[in-house]
Amino acid sequence: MTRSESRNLMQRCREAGLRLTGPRQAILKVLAESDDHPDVEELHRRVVEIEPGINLATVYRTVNTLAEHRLVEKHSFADGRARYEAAPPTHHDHFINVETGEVVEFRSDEIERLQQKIAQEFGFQIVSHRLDIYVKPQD
Amino acid sequence: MTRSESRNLMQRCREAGLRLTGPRQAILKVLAESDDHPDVEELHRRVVEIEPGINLATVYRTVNTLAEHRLVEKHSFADGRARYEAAPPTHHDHFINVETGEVVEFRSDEIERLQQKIAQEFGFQIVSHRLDIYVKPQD
DNA sequence: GCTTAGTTGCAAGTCATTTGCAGATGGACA
DNA sequence: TGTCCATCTGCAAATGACTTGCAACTAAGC
Repeated sequence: MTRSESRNLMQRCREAGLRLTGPRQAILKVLAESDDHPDVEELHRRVVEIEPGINLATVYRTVNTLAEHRLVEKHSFADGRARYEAAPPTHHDHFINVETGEVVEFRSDEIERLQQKIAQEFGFQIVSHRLDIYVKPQD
Repeated sequence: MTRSESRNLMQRCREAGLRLTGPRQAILKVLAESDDHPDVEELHRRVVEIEPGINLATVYRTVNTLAEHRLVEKHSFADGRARYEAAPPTHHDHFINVETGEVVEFRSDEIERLQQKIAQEFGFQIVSHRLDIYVKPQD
């Protein structure tokens, strides 16, 4: 993510009525600059590098608040802890490389469309979804 | 699930080299007879009804062992605890009704095929996947 | 500048799940 | 049918991710 997207995050934060405190700015900066999917400990590590003394609990609280306001997305892959990314402008799904833990984003309009169609057949409307595909390199 | 599927579970358990102890039989029976997606506490509740005195830790250990041997499937939906079902003969995905918590199974060969295709384009082969669609009733 | 509701640090608390250990028990084999 | 021992189990204590109570702090509207 670029600096402009960081500004955008701060902007949206303010619009959501959230106070832009020191810790919060540091956390937003880290989120904006991360293009991976860090967990809370990792976020905290990166945040403390920018601005020491920020508590882990603060990162937990902030990331929850941001998720409530849809400024970040929370993922839970198969490793037991939650991972975060700045809310992407357009929805995508994830490949998780089981050998390396690496996460790769992808998007398929075709799959999205099929989901809609099937949900409809069941009499449901989709609130949200997650598609995680655990993969390994081709032999 | 029917009685014959319970027998099948015991059969497969034995083939996997697992000992068919009392507690384990009770747990297998409950799993075979459940057609929902109970969490460990709920499994434990049902197991204790058949055979009192079985410890919660035993249920945890047993479902883990069964999952390792692919005799049950472990799901983690958005409610914080793991839920289990006897390994289905054929893979399916889940609708989760966000208003009731109810889980409905579905399957789309078309989606499965698309996943294969996309993974291939990325140079991956699929190890497993999960597609959870959070839904509500149509307005 | 003053005020105050939103934030924070810290430490203690939850809650699902795991684990150490000593005693029990399937089931292979004699 | 009895013996043996690796696998299991119950119990209680530990873990690990995450949350929360509380008193002190601070952004931002006035």
